[in-house]
Amino acid sequence: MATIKDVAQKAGVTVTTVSRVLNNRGYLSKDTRDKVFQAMEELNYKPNAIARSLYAKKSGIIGLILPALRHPFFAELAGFIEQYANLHAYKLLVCDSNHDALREKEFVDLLKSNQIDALIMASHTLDVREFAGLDYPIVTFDRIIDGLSYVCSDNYRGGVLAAERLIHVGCEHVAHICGNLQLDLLSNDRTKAFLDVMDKHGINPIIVQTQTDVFDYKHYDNMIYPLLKDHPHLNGIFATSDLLAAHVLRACYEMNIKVPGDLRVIGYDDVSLSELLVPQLTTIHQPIQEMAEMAVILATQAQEADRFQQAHVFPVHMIQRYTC
Amino acid sequence: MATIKDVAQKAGVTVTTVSRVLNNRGYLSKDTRDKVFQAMEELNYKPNAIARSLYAKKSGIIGLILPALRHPFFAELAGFIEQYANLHAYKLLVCDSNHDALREKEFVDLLKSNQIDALIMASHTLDVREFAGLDYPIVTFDRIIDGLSYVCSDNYRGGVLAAERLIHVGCEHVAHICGNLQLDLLSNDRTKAFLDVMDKHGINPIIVQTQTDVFDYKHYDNMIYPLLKDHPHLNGIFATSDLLAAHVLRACYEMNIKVPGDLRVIGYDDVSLSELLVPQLTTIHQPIQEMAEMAVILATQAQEADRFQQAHVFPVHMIQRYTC
DNA sequence: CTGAAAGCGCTAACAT
DNA sequence: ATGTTAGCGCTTTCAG
Repeated sequence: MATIKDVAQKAGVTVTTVSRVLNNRGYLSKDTRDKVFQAMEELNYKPNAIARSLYAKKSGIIGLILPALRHPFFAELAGFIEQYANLHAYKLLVCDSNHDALREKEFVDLLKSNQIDALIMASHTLDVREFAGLDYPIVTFDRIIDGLSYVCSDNYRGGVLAAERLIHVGCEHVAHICGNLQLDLLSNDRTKAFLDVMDKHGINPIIVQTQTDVFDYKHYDNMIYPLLKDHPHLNGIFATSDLLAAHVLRACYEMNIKVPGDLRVIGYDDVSLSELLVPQLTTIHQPIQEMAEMAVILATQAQEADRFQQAHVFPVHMIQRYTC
Repeated sequence: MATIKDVAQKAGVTVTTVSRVLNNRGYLSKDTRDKVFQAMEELNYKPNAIARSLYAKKSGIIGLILPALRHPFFAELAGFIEQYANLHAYKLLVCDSNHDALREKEFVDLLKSNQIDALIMASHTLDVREFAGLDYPIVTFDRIIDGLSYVCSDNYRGGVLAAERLIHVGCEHVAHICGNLQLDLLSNDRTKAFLDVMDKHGINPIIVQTQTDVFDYKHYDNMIYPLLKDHPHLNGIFATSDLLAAHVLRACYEMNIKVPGDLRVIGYDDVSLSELLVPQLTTIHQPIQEMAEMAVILATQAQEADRFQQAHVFPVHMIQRYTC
């Protein structure tokens, strides 16, 4: 691997000069500049970003910790984050915690060790205290942590929209499927809102939560099939992710429950999967792309302390397709 | 950010000693060791991986370039690769080329600059020559490049299985939907095999290819709807990815074509999406997890040059669900 | 058992 | 317009 020294030697100058043409700083005669470029070319020289980082105390890397890359929401999110990170000349180090608090903690340490310039945190099994003493900007998805900016969709509004829609179309026997509510997540507001509205209408939904410690989507089925079986009169379901809703639709098909005829289903996220389902899923759209962009901007551009804005809440709206 | 110097100072020793306890090398008195640990604790010291990399000339980072994180196959692949990389104490730098040759090239340079220890290449719009002069191990997904190991599924066998199945169930009006065949990919063997078998049975499938320069999955629909509309007698389709097949199923539903009654559909990949579809997709299973593991092993463990093995082909089999 | 010093590849004062 | 030199944080000979 050619270093700056090799280039300098080959071009008959010192490393300073090479560094200068590399960074286009100071005065250079066209002649030396050309010589240096040619030497670089011949040696297929690429500056060592590690050495540069060491000096600059900036690695140009954003860390992203998420609970599961194979979850369509996080896959899309990661894709957009990568894209915007790149646009801002940052690289993305992706860590998949698999919902495991220990791995999450290890990743936080790992990323600190690796001198990342910012962390985007979308996995939240970890206790808040673990974030103390980290000296890079942290942006959080769907969770509030003191002193850190967060990005989320208007979860409460989303829950309201879903509830009102189900009520509007006359659902009375309603179930709600959500992630585990033990986790201190803003997405729990979807549930809260949903129950608030339902309560106002005298409806008391059945609530089913996923487990925190099961990493296999088969366990979705293990909760959904019994739910549908034990409650044949159910006529409305709000699931807090499109992936959950997809499992519901598939179960309905297999149990010969007609959607939306017998049962209305509403999801949340509006990932591209939702358009692929049969029937296409009615869902609450959250602007994943814009949220990803905001996360990168927050991570990337140091905010002046005096006008630090913690909350970055994005509007949601309902996408009415064919399941409700 | 505390450095090794700060720790040394606080513990009343030199940096050498701190380095020793850090790496657990040489003789240390229990006393100094304790003092050093305590100082580290108090300063919340984490060694600077950048500085270590600079010295060691190893970054501990594997680069992964893929065409689209939002494609379920690549999302799953990336998830598994991340997992195995982590198991081998490597970090993963993910680059999403979005099928763009220029970005791909930039990523190769970027990763070289960043001193990655190995590259896993799953995006292939790039010319082979661009890989010359890269001084880290490269392993390739689904493409053969001279001198580099590659990992793939037994694409030809997969195509045969799909064709035989369609023929077995009596399909005679057959279409084939695949990625763009201009790209020099091993997955083209799926097509080749499929056509070989069909030809043997005197069947001449309609072939539809995706475009290389369109990054939006809506364009899948733009090819699928016309196909189904213009060929109402079609009774069998082999799509070279589950995602493509999912689009077919959705289109069928909307055009009131019964699957598998009117039309049989077979996909390829066996991503978790395929189990979510309605009806659940019959598909060719490729062992994504094992392939990811192999890629990481190849990337990670330098092979002795004398018994370098280029091809790592994984067996496929058909998963018979409800679409064929 | 511990310290001094050199060096990994690069950048930036500070000369000249 | 170019060179000399110190230093980023860490590891490792080599001394003691």
